[in-house]
Amino acid sequence: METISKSWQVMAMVTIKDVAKEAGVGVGTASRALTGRGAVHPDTKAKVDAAAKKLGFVPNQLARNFKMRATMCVAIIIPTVFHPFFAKIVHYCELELFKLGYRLIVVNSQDDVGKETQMLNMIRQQRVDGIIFITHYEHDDIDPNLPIVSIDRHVGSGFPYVTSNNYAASREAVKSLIDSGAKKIGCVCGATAVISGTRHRYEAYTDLMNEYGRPVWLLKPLFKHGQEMEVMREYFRQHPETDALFTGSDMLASAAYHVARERGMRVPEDLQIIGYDGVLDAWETHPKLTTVRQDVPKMAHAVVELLMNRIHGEEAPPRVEIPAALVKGETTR
Amino acid sequence: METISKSWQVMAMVTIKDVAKEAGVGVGTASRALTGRGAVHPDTKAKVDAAAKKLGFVPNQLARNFKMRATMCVAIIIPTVFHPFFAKIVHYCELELFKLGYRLIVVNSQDDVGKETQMLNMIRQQRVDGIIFITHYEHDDIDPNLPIVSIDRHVGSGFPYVTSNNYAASREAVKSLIDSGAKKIGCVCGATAVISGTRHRYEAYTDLMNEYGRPVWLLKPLFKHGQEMEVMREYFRQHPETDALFTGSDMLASAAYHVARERGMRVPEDLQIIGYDGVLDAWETHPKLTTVRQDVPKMAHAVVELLMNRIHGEEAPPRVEIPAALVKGETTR
DNA sequence: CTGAAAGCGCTTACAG
DNA sequence: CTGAAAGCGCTTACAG
Repeated sequence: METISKSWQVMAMVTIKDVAKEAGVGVGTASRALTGRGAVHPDTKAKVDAAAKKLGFVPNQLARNFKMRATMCVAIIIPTVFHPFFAKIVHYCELELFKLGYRLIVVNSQDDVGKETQMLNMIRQQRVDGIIFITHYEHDDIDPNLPIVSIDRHVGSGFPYVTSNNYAASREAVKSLIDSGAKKIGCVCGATAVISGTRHRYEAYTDLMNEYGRPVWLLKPLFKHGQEMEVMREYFRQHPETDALFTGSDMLASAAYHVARERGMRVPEDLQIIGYDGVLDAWETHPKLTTVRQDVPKMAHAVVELLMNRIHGEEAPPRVEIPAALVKGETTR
Repeated sequence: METISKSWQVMAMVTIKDVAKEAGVGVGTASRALTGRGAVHPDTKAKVDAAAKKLGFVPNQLARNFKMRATMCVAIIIPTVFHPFFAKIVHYCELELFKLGYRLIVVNSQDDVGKETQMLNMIRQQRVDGIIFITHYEHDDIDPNLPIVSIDRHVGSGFPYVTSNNYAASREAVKSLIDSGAKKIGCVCGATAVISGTRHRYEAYTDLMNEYGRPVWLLKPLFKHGQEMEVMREYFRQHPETDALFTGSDMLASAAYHVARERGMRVPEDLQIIGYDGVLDAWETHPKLTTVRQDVPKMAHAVVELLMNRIHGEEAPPRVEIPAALVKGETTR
């Protein structure tokens, strides 16, 4: 570690000791008065507060953190924040956490399992109070006592997680395609190494196809953000006669729209598309995607609540489900 | 502050004192050996390292932070991370910072000047080592010694910032519209309260219109993310005969496309559109926008470098310009 | 309700 | 090159 300029540490050099002296009390009393923990006579508190104000006292959070063994920081590990779904998650988690006095540290794992492990370690050394961990991989070597929670994809050792009603919502989506008269329905859904709620999306599709005696045209590619177009091109190479498509994410759906155009297919006339997530609408993209919209604000609220339970050692449900709903856009009839 | 479970603090209860004892040296020596600062005999270092490994020693970062008066954390204040431009900035800043051993705390100000101030204070109390502050507002009460840097919009008191060549790039964009034969060229560009580089975007437009003796159809609305459609509807209410439009952001450009469709205009036949930022391409949106693409990875690199200069008290340029370039898409002829 | 004291786990002059 | 000691700024039992 190099020497660093202590620009704003310098200006805050008035300590609780100074406040105590100014107020004519002991540091312990000053501390109790300032933090509000422990009984203090109102008059004393008033004196201390006045002294603190007069001196412009700013408590040294670093000392507090050290003493209290807490940082009031939570980290979120995601593949990348430059993805609308994760950006939305991060946005709402940050809001929730801020209300509770916590800061959110964002870490992009770039969907790399090695980096995830490395980051998990770095973050633990930094002693954040909790972690929201969103991964596509298996991590069964993580201490199950750690205050970790997840969204959608549940990490190995059974950490609590928040998810949407993937199966039911996906079923509704695919059913709507059937009802619209679509004959050749396909599905593209990212594969995940972990047992993830997202698998229920294609399972709903598969079940429904079987129930209706339709062929199952399912592609479950392992891909990273940015490769959606290639994935969809591959799908259409396999099943060019598809007339309706259900995808595991809006990004895939959007790519499907583009590939359809490349192939001269009209949407929704020749090809209907339904995505999942419901995060592109805020970006004024075209066409308005028909999609299964997850309630990200509620999910963020729930995941933060779950994390707080773990941090404070309270009982927490292993799983919270937030309903998602099909939203009609311009890519279906 | 409530009691918190100390789940992973507990497991890391082996301190440097234990390591020193195990290695048969003083704590000071152990510290020097472990951190690599200060001379230590190779043999001693080996002993200490072995002891640390044997005991599974994990240095307590909180104690270090406290002692060193540094957190190895940088905060970024942005209107919202749920916006492609800011998300991209955050993504690349985080990557750069991570390489340097820093973590990035993300704070959404929601474009609220009051919240920005509040957050600035909270963040300072948390004693982050530096701040990347992106705002639309004036904050002239900030201590100029603080390690703050900015992107595009330079905050009040003359903090260093990174920007693109707004004027030249915008000029090129508008010029290309003129050259394409467009007759009625308009411009919509978000207003900002601060002296911001973004103003050069519409200034380039205005200058060019004047040079060519064209009318200036400029709208500079004050709006927040999510209101782009209303903004564009208002513009077209004022200038329905527009046949080419330059906007200050991709989000506005995208909204322009939608409003054009509402009005039955074909793009690019009836209306050409050029945006700014170049961040939507990664999202597979349609149509591929013609836009002035900023080099966000380079900008992030530069802004982090600028910040490190400030943190380490080194000389830093007041301003770094990263070239942006017009990228042809499907919304121009 | 209050003060004096101990201690959190490190790093860093300071002598040797 | 090394050890003993001081100290970073708080909080929290512990006696009063």
